Amino acid sequence: MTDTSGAVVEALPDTGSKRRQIRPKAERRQQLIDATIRCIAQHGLSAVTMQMVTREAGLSVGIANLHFESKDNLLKETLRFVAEEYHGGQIDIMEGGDIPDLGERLDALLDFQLGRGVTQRQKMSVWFAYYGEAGARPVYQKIVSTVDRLAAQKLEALFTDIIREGDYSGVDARELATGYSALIDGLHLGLLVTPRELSKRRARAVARDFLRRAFPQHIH
Amino acid sequence: MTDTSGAVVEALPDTGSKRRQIRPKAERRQQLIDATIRCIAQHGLSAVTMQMVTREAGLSVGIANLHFESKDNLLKETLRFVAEEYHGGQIDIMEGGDIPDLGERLDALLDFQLGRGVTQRQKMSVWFAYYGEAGARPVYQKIVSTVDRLAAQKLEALFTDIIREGDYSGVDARELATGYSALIDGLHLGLLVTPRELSKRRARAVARDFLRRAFPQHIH
DNA sequence: ACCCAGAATGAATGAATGTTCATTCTTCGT
DNA sequence: ACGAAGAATGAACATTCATTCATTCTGGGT
Repeated sequence: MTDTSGAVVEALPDTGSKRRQIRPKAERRQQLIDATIRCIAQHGLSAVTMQMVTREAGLSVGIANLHFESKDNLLKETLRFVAEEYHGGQIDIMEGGDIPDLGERLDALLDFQLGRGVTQRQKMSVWFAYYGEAGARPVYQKIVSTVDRLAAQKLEALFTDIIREGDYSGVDARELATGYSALIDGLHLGLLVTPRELSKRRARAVARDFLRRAFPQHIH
Repeated sequence: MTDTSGAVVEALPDTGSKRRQIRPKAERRQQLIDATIRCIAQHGLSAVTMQMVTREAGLSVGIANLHFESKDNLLKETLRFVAEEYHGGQIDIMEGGDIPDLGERLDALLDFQLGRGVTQRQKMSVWFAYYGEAGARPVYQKIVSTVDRLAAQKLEALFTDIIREGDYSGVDARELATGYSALIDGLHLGLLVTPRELSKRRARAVARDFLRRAFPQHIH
């Protein structure tokens, strides 16, 4: 970090630091995955090239094949990272020992799903870029399915608890969980494709409305 | 159609008819668009090539640039076709002078959105393939936004009528319409990416549940 | 029966991309 | 201070793809 090479005047801390640096494998992998995410968001999955990614990461082209075997693999690992980050975050909240009140836990979940971190255009773009290819690529389906199934189970469990606590009748936790997940996905899509028609604020209001109609005592 | 050239024994009606045929421009365009849809569904948008599309259409490579100027344009026109087909079908139903009962009209809409025609994997794949690129390609955003906005208005109008007829209180038509659209989009996504977890039957049940909770008198 | 406008073809072209690997450079243990 | 292990580089290569266009072919009009 302390670049005291003092040979040339280096005003820019990030760009053009020509000095070759050796870093551990894990760090380089993450660096490349992050660059891939930015590239997909900016140029679209089908336009991403290895040269583009490595340049974005400030590295040479050869390094991608050193740490990942191929472009295919880099893309696969990037999807895995995004999927685990998103679903992992959800699961942490839903298991949430740190938020005992169930209504508050629902709120926290909604905040996470439609809050700043997730609805950044970058992440959404990546998410749907892969969805778009999932129909033709079983590998992508598998990666998403795996993490998705676990999150769905946790959500169903949370809803079951809420239904029991609120003594709601005529409500099926599983069906409601499926609906809520689909709603959130659809809102993400709307935020990505038609941001003019759907603001983040309105998306949150819509999702909150769905929950309020199902669990009126828990969402005020 | 009546191929009485009788030179060779032509058992196959579709494949390998080597005889060059001249057809009007509009017909060739549609033929190419249909082939493009099949290719995107089977191989994914990023893997589609001109050779692939023209071979699927049973035509030569040069013809794509004769009727469309470029690959970009072919893809753009394909999206326009799919978007107009989907949203046009919806709008026809929602305007629906042929179905006077509002509850039945809702049912018809749901049938169309999650019925056989739309949820064919082919169409869904194409749909989301473009959504995936929309973040990076304003042209796609524009095409989808245009038809989407009109459909959203019609849906809001339908909901407004239903709210008035059923005298439902505390329900905002616009918010509900946004939610319903997002829910349908999300269910399509689920059907495409995790067909194992979400059957078509269950998707319909979930959507119907959403409507029933909002308009109990209209959906039984 | 003949002709020609223009529809259709597909080999050729040039640009772009993924992958390789011989070489250079950094770091760390001794 | 030194040397070796291996991280990093980027020019070179083979492949693939979109696009072009000279040529061939078709069908309707005369």
